Amino acid sequence: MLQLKTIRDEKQRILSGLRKRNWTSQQLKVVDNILLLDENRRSGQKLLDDFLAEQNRLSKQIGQMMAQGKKEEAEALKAQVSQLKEKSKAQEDVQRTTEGSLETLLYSVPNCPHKTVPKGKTPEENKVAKDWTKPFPTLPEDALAHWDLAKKYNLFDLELGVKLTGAGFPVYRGKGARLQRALIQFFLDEAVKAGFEEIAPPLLVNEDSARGTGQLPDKEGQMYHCTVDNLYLIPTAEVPVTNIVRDEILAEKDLPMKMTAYTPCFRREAGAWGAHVRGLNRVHQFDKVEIVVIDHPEQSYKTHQSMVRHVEKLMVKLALPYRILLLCGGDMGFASAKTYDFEVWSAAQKRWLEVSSVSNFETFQTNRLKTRFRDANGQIQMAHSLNGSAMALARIVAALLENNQTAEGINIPKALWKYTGFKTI
RNA sequence: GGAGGAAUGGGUGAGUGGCUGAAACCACCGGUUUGCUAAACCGACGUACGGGUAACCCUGUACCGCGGGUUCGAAUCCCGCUUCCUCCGCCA
Repeated sequence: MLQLKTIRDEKQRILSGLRKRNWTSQQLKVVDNILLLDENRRSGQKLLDDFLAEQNRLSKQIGQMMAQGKKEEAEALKAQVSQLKEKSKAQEDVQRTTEGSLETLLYSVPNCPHKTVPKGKTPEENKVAKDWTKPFPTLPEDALAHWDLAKKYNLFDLELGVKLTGAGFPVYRGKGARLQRALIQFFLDEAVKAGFEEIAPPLLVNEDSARGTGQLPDKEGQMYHCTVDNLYLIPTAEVPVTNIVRDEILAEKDLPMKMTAYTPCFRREAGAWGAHVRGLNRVHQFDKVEIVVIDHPEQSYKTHQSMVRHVEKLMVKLALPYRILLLCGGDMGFASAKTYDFEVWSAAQKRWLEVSSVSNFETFQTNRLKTRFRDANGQIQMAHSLNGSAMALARIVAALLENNQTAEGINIPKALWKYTGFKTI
């Protein structure tokens, strides 16, 4: 959620940012509506506060009169207060309505893209920030896609997952299961080495947390919901980890707060099925190591770059062909101000697979979360939040298997040997 | 799951209807003193949304787990919920 104050003070910047997201002039009117409602809210607040102030004043007087035994005068005042009370109750309702509509409108506005975000409407217009210049791995004629490799080497079983749960819940077996565990361990170790605190969060969150990071109310259908207890299965570790700082005022010296967490992620992906979703490309449950940073506004873009470099290092260590995209305004997530996507070349499928997304949300999340910090002058400011996958397992596994297949078996990248305990599959 | 108790500011904890946004102590911050540290003393010390102003500052309102209610007036009384603690039961 954008800060009201930002919309008030920097209307033009917000408008041009929204245009970058291809908002029509019709859509842009919402900004003026917000400002108008804000005016109403403020004047209504004043009105209400004045009523209440008068009530408080009179009530105190009544107390004094009672103490002095002036009972009749007190009774007269009581009647006056009762009248005021009706007025303030009515005004309270008006105010509640205004604030409600204002909030609804605010929720509907996406984050304002950073000035370095390119214009564009479709994924084709994303800017390649770093391309893969070396040749792609050349595979044998009879190269298999990862779902066929999985069968050949007994690495994971999707049909078995259907029996146990349903489509999109793979059962990893043998070396496939071990490879999963190795990757998790590897990613976590790398993150900890890079200074991230390891967090093992709950996998179910309450409504407040889901609201805090914006899964609610917008993406309700994306999450698995345990209605009996009103808890949600996390779609990403971002949700519990970022909510650690919900309603907190941090000290400036606590920033940056760098956290990492491995969790399974659960996504209903309702309606997202179609082509390109075979094998591990899209599943309901997958493993991911996430990195989250809460940072000083002046530092967050530097941090953003360093997170990108961190993910890049993982790619290099895993010897995977990758490219980095700077997403254009039209392809960026709702909450993000700037996003880099990492894609890995899947040699057998001959296509790029998205494996990581590193975003700076600026104050969009923290505004809703109420995550602030006290700066050097003792002023309270909104902190910035950032996160990225480092990384999402299922698709990395797909690429690893496909790219490293040989007639003799599948080669495991050297960086993983100490975790897998084997060098080939 | 059953029975009882509790929830107050960063922490401990007082407060059972008006003078309480909230004592006291601790922590934190600023200052005095000091060779340095420590101690002692003095002072400041919540958040949000408004108004006077653009800022310092002044001021209004709301907030004592959450939501309702009683009352002219609620941290204080009543109802519901949540969480925590103790005991019992169950259990990885």
